Amino acid sequence: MMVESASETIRSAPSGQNGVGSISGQADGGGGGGGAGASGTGGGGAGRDTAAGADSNGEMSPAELLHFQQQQALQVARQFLLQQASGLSSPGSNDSKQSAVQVPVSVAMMSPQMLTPQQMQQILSPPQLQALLQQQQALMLQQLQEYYKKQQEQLHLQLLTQQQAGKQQPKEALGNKQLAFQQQLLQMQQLQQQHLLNLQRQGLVSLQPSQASGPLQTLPQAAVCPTDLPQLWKGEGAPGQPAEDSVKQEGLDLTGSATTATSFAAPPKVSPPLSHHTLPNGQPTVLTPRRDSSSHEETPGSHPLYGHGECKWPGCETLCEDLGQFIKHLNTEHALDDRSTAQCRVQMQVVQQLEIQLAKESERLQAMMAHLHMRPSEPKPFSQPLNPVPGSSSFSKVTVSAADSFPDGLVHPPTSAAAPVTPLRPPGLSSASLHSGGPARRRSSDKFCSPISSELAQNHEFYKNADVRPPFTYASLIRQAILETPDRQLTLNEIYNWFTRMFAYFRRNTATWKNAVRHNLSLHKCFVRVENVKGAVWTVDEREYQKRRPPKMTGSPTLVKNMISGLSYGALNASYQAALAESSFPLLNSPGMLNPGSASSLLPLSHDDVGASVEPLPSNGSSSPPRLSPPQYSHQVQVKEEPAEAEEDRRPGPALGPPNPSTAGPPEDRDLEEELPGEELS
DNA sequence: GAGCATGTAAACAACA
DNA sequence: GTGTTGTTTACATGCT
Repeated sequence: MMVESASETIRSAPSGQNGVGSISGQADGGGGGGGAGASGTGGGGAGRDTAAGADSNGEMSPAELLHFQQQQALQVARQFLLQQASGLSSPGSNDSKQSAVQVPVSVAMMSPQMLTPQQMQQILSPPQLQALLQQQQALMLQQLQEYYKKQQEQLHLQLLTQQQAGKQQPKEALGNKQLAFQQQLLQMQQLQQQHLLNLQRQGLVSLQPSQASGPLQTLPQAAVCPTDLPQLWKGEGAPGQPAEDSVKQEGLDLTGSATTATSFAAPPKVSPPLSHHTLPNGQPTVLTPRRDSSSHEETPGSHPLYGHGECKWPGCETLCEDLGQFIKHLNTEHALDDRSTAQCRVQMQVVQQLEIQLAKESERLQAMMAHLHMRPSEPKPFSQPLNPVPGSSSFSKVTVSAADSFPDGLVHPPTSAAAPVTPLRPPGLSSASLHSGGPARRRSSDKFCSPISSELAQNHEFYKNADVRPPFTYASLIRQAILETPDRQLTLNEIYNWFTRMFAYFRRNTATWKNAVRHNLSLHKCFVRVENVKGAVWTVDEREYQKRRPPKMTGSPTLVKNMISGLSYGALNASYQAALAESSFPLLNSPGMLNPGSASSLLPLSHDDVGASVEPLPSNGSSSPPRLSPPQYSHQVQVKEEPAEAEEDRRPGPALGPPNPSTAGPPEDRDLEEELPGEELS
């Protein structure tokens, strides 16, 4: 009795609080990505605006402005040509060259939803991260394609307007300009081809043969050899001449090809695209690409450079009431001249930078995936098929039921073929946790609404094979081990086995962690030792366990806020919702969950999500939280305790107090009462 | 900086 | 005597 009371005194001391927000303490690395992206956004935007929008500041005289623009155009063109000469044929070489220009789109792609990578890692499961990355890739691809289309259309439009205006201009100058445009078209096509090929190589784009060949090969490279271009353009002033036809056809084919496979590529010569451009100012109905495969918002009455009542020409933003006015504006303000040429080149650079950025990011993604899939300590952890541990019936049940219980449609861990998608890095797994060496003081699971069961279900393969310390506390792990069993009780040795079975990390350093397990079992009041006929078994007193948890998600309010706000971001919406639904939605949805303290007292049946997260209960379904309520646990403890009570006399020990469900446990009631006032959402 | 939770290590006792 | 189990203490670390 002396021992028991002393133990109780010691135990009751730390039961009040629990540090929350271990999630916030994670990590390192990757944090700079967002910052870099943010700064890049400004830089990219500023750069482009400087070049394209110099005419709008009004501080320069027209002559100066023109000179400035010409200089810029020359500079850009020079740089561009250098890039083309040295980089187009070797995508990899581009990567290291031009990273100064940051592209807003790419930045926006790479730094979505205002969440830090750490938070994303904590919130999203590896498959979700994978899906997110793929979504970002897809978004980047889409943006790039739209950029391509835009540029093609702009150039196309310039060509047309130039054709109209060119009659009044000297043929020589006109030829030069058109040559420049033609070169741009060529370069753009090359860029697009290269880009698509890169994507195709990376498996991000699965081009159908027709798609791949349609848009990309419509323009034979030999036919537009730069040396031929002057000649091709020589007959510019005389419409209908063969040279012009050829140029137009090629050029427009190029445009069409760059737009989509379904636009101009199909009838390049049978119905010359120029026939669509008979209108003096490039009627948009004609110019508007007929996209059926693109998500572009254009309608037959719209113009790619016209949207929301304003001109979308880079740096222009002139308000135009309607399309006709815009067309006038386009023909007057953005006719083929040096300025427009320079702007086009700048835009070309933007596109190229996007392409480079995409290539770099894709390469980075590949490297990340390769790295995370081939852990040094576990060369082939995920290549092996799912191999349920023999004899671990409870484990299997967990896996299956958990997987079945995912209603979110997320990419879930791959218990089968999707090995590459397998855990990149388990959520909540801090970098410290990844370093198997050294103490990792922060474990997140039991603090962050304890999605331990779902997390384990999703990543059990990862933990089982990778020598990575699980980001859970010993207490939560022990509890999980116990709750996974049908009768919710385990001997110490069985707990050991569960640890070693579930986590490769615990297959070594046995003395350390086993000592820790024993220490935790003894230390925490929530673990109840019950004498059984077979010996001593350990059970979980859920109420005590819940009392260890914070009364609300105050531990990381910012995280909660971020999670909630993150839901507004489209791509992540499903992931976050799923994550919330999987882990903490009960806490967010139920007022009682927001106050587990009161919930534990007033509504013990719906205590929290932890019980609900323990899917593998055979007697219950999958989604009725009350079924796993603490009283049931207590009841089971009681059942097991009945033989133990007969043996209590024989084995005195600390097992007497806590698990006394028949009387609801005086110390528990005392604790509950103590928690009642204090945890009212203070 | 205090208090707390957690992890680690160790000592000790009881028991098989 | 040895190993296992269980308890307790001490200390370090990280977080609130």
